[in-house]
Amino acid sequence: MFSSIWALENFVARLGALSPLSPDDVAALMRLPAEPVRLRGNFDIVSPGGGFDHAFLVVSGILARFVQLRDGRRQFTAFHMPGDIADIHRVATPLAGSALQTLSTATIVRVPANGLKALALASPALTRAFWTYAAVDAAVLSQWAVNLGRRDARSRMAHFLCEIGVRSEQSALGTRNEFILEASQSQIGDALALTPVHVNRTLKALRESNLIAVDGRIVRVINWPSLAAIGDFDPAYLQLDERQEAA
Amino acid sequence: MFSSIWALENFVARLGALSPLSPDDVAALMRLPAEPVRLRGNFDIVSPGGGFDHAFLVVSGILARFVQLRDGRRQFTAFHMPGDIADIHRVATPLAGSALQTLSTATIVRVPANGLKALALASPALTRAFWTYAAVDAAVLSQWAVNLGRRDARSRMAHFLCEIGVRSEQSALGTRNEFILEASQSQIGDALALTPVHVNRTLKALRESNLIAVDGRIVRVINWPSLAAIGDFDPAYLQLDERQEAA
DNA sequence: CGGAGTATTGAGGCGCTTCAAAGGCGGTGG
DNA sequence: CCACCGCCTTTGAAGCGCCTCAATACTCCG
Repeated sequence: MFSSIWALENFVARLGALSPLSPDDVAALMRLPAEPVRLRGNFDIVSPGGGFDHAFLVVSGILARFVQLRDGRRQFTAFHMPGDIADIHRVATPLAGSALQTLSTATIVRVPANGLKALALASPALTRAFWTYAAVDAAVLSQWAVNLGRRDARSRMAHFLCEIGVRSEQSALGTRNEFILEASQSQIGDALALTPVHVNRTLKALRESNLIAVDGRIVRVINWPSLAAIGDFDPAYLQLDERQEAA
Repeated sequence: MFSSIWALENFVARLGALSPLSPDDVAALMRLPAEPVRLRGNFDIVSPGGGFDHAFLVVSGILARFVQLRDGRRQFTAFHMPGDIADIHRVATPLAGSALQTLSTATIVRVPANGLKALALASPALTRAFWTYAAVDAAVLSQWAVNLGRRDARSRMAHFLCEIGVRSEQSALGTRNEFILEASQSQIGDALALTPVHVNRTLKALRESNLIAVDGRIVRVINWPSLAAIGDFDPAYLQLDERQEAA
């Protein structure tokens, strides 16, 4: 786990689950460059406003997509976890991507947008798969917006933890009941639009309600049904493979 | 204006500005069905959770994409204005669209997803244009999330009004300094995650600061630079045609 | 052992919500 | 034609959730 080959295989598997791929498509994807790069935490891979003609395969750690306000505060708009490709939109529109930073130390593979575009042009099935992948990304973003707009801190945190849990499970990084969240409370605050102080209090409340247990970066969900109910969490938007959902 | 032909031409023009189209592509798009349907306000075109194999071209009025919570509250995640196509994601993933409602009375054209998909498969340029269109939609959603998460009511409202103004101008529905916003204060609240009461107070404050004037559904921006500054508004994310931006 | 980032906890303040009520406006039917 | 009804807008008052400011402790790492 956490090799660039694993990450690529994981990505391809998820792509295939979203939209059928031929063996040729899979083979073409596996020929993508796979030179891993290690980055320190809180590193801006793509600065706000900076164009960049690469997409990024996450091998380990978490990449956060963000928008920065003039006063320097950041709002994270997505978390990209191992096995995800960040900013696949750039295949269609190289200039208009979001800014991107690491949370903790991370390993990534830089994939030239041209390479992906060439693949997409060569295979309609791949085009469709990329597009669907981007559509799921947009669906996650919708939920993120709902979370920010309509839920209080407790519910917002619960929904967030449920999402990370299910996505970790989806990529075989853990289970929804026990997973690693490589983010500081301050970074969680940038995702949920809460101050670090209130993130701390909210987590404490969830712990004291016996819903979760936190041990360093390991999150254990003690009562999944309750947590999901509090977060009003319905995993449908993640477009899980039915086989996974049955389990 | 406000004929289905106008709406389709407007959509095609914007698509072409995002990504070059051949005359054949344009001709193919213009052959799409254009049977307009009139709908009353607050009508759910696509219910939450409901699949639907159509996209919707807006001819008049506004369509709001939304997510509904269990308790019935809604969060709007996008406004689709005349000349927009709502839910173009369905071309790639028919099952996973968002719910969609009208704000006030609206006229739309239902476009079968299959028809769009057939066009996309026949022309790589169109595929790319659709995808780019969807990417802009996602960029708008990012800003929406930032708005909900990081700005107070005054700033949030200012950003919202700036976005609607620029998009109205983009589709020749008005100018950024004077445009029609076909939404009640309650609906604006569902977009900004504010109560109707606070929407009212916030608008009042903007009026009393001599930033805007409201006359029925007509919004006049008296001091655009100040409003944009308060809303921290930078139109770059809307991917305007450079010619428009120069003006 | 020192230092920086992170976690934790307390106290006070503000922005938005909730609850409540009245007035305006357009549409419909007697 | 106008009276009525529903929806929207507007305003007031009180409460609460989250922020801000502040201080202390913890942990990792050089």
